[in-house]
Amino acid sequence: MPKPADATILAWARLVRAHAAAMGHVQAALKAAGLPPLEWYDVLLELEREGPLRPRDLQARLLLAQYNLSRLLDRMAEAGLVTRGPCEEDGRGQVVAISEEGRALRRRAWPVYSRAIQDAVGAKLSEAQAAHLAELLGRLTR
Amino acid sequence: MPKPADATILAWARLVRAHAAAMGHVQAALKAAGLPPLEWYDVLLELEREGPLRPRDLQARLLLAQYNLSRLLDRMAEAGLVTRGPCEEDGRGQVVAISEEGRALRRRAWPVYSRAIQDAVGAKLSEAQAAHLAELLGRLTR
DNA sequence: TCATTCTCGATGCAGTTGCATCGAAAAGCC
DNA sequence: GGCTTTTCGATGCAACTGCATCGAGAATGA
Repeated sequence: MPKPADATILAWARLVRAHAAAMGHVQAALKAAGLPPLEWYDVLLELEREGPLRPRDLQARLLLAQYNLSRLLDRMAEAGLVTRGPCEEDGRGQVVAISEEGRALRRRAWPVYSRAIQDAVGAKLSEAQAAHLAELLGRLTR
Repeated sequence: MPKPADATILAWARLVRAHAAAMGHVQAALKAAGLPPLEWYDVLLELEREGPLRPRDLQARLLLAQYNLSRLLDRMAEAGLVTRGPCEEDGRGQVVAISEEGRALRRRAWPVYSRAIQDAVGAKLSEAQAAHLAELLGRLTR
């Protein structure tokens, strides 16, 4: 069935638009607070939750391109937010861990970030609507 | 109310993820067909629907940054897809119009694009769900 | 074991984006 | 009218991304 229904096309268009609007708001809020971009936060959160990880695992979890992540980790390591160590069971690989500064930055960023999410999403929907939206969006990655 | 509800945060996270997945699929499909990226299509469609427009109107409609659009139009003009003309009622401005090649490219791109939308969105949802999703997403930009 | 193939992460290079700012024209104000 | 402020679109420069490819190590398989 190659022809998408009108509702499908509308959903796509609004997905793009809603994402652009919400993401723009969030990134602007982070920048206004002197914080690094969202992907830095994502990396820090993932490392904090899951413990030290190898780049390829981060890559898979965060849907980042390999070369992109490689250089992102360069910048974050240079900023002292993560550390790279050798990988025991694979000589090619490495293990990336969050540093204490990394944890501190993530904690500092969360109020700004959560506030922006509230403005961009929470304020526009009832809680039930948000839950329903999450449910429908979840189907798109399954 | 600065604290977002859990449902809000989940909706945000899934919005980001669903967008990344769907957009990735669509852009990959366009590239695989030798077509230019999605924003080119958006510009062409907007110009086809609305007729010649000034850059700042395109900017507002497509949520593009000003400098970004300026250079995008450079590339598209160089590729012969749009033409820039002087603006009658504003000496600073210009009027951008789609060319015949531009129309042809848009027509050629649509089957690939719509197919990708169907794969990324339509195939994952019933029509009613798609309509509901569109409705909820629409609230985020209002 | 040794050769082939595959995976991991880095990197040179070209293209794109973001930021700040510019020049020109318009709009607002006295 | 003259002056200031605002808007429009372009652009220099630095940062980032995408692509192709590389080197090193691991896995496969005879």
